[in-house]
Amino acid sequence: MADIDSESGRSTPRKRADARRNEATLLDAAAAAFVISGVDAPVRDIAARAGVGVGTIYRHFPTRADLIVAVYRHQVEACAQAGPTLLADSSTPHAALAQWINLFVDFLVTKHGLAEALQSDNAAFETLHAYFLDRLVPVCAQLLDAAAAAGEIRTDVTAFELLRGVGNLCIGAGAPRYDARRMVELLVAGLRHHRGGGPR
Amino acid sequence: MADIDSESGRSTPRKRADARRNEATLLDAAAAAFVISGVDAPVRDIAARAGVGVGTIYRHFPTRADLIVAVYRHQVEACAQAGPTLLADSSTPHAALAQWINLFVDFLVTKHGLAEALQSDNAAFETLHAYFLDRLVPVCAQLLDAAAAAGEIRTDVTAFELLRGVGNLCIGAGAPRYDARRMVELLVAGLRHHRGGGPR
DNA sequence: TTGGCAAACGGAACGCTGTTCCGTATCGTT
DNA sequence: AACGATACGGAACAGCGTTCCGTTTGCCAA
Repeated sequence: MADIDSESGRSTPRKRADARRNEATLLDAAAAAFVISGVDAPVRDIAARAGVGVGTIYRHFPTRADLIVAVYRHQVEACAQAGPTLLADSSTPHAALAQWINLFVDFLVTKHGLAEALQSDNAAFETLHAYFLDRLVPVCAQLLDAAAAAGEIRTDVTAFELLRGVGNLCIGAGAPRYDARRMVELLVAGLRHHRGGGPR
Repeated sequence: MADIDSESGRSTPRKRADARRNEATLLDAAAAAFVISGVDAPVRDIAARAGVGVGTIYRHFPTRADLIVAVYRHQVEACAQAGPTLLADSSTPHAALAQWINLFVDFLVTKHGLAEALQSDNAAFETLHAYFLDRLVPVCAQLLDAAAAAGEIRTDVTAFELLRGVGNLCIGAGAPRYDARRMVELLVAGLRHHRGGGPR
């Protein structure tokens, strides 16, 4: 068996044991707090839940975005990796795109406040923005290009724009009479070419 | 010449002169502050701009929603009243719907932070929610029904849902690479029946 | 014109946020 | 065991919305 240490790179000289323990505890506490109060859960709540001081949070996660990214990184990775798989397994690129967007929507609507945070222009969420975009835009672009190459959709919509639109539609999901999934379905439908076009 | 007093109803015994003056001043100040800082402009900023104390704001507008509604009431009314007009003047109900939604979008994207506030689940915005819904949902429903009766669109989308979706898409309008109008156009396009259905 | 009272005002004060900072405690090594 | 570096805790600060009450101001009646 190789090194126990998960940080096998040599650049960082390995953190103290209590630091690593606290980081893990904080991730759990934050995940729990996010479920209850959304991703805007007060810093003090998270700290109390983890049994640490607020300073410890800021030491490990300088901005709220860092904490959010750390909590959801695994799920975002899974979503990103599902893209190529879907493209290979689906009957048409457009079907793959629709399925992949469904995955993304399922992820978003179950994270209270995340969609809101994603569109926030608050500087504290810049990292969050960047991470989601870096990770998901290329995947979406690949699906979009494939569908465009197959002539299934219009070509004047960018992956960035589509993801942002989908993210926006997920804001407030869970409200009584609003079904974010249905609206996203409409948006994706609008992406298709209209057979026969509009009024002549 | 009739009564100078704009409040000709007898139910309210007519406010003091300074109170009416301050209310008008506050509306101007709030409108100006909203342009600069969005509808979340700090209460103290608005108060300072109007040259009054913060207490005066809360006396006239108990919640932020009351202030926002007061500032934008005229424009919302205009939008609501444009609905029937468009329906009468347009070639098809769907065209009228599209034009009306464009009006709504134009209004939203020029009010920094308003779309965000509209979807906020914060209790302070309940009145805002209620006002927009009361005023615009019936108008949208009329256009939607007309388009549905003409067989132009699918019938499983409610006016409430559509307005909410459009409002959501307007969040973050003004961001560099995101065109809210285009996304709304996509959504409205998705509303139409697909000629010929899916891939053969 | 003036007296008085209800209406309205101003801003200090409170509570809740995020964020910073430094004295103290702990870990790992020598 | 001792020491230095690392990490911790939480008090303290700043910015926000909101409340509250002593003071001022407008209005009307005498």
